[in-house]
Amino acid sequence: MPELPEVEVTRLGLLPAVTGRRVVQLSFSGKDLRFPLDRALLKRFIRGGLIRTVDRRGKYLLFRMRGGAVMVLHLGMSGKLTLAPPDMAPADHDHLRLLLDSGMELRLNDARRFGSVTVWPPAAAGEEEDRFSEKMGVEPFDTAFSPGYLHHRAATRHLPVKNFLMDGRIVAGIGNIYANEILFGAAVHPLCPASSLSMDDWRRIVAAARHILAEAIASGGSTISDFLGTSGNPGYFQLRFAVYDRKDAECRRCGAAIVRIVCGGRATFFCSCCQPLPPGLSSSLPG
DNA sequence: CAATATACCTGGATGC
DNA sequence: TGCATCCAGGTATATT
Repeated sequence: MPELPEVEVTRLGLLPAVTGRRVVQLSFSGKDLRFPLDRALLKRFIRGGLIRTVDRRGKYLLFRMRGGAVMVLHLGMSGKLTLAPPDMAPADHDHLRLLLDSGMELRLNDARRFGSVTVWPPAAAGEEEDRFSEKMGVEPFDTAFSPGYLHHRAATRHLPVKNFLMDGRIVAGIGNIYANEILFGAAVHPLCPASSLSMDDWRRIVAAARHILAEAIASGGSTISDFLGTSGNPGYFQLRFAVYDRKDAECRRCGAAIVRIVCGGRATFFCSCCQPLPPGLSSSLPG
């Protein structure tokens, strides 16, 4: 379930195993992901190349090669990266495998194939990355993710604040789970029109987002050392969600029952006591 | 420009 | 047991 924390935990777990390693061989399942895999570019610029480091932008992982090429990987809904010994038979849905000079093989497993892998050739990587980054929202841990920025961007947006937070062009990396959790942490009802929030609301949202995402990363971090080698589970299951997937359970703060609604077509959870709708909205919205 | 709908694909859970 | 149905992390694109 890769949102920003899961992608970051994956990156942190991967880093010691791939930095400075050379990609000595590529293997393909034969199936494409969300977009066709560009095998020609992968063979030309990734095979034989040396992985300098791995960065993250939103939910994307950027494998930066010596020489300037970048392999841009997105895990989609079901994608997982694991390291396996090459003599272990590939699992179902292992669509791309990179054999490293360490002897280990990096495997992208993605049952639903909503993930993607693209390559920026060295000569175009700078320009490609500019274009890529410009259309993407700010990073939650960047100072640009501020109450003023959100208030400004939301001024003309009347959609529910939850959908606004999940818009990757506004802020990168927040998906359905963490949008729910952040709004609970900020005591903001998910259906509030984005344009209706006060600066103080945005202040609480910024603080809650940073706090919850950092906690999630730290919680995944506790099992970083073995999640790649064994189950593939990055450890986020240990998170104690406050509202997500807790319909009818007791709110940890006030004891009221957590409510589930559908908002923007996605399951949405909140505490009707801790996250009240502003007066005047309750009559116009479904309960 | 903003909002909504839809498409992509598979597997697990649930219901009959 | 089998089969149909619904639901799930995300995002690019098309349509109102």
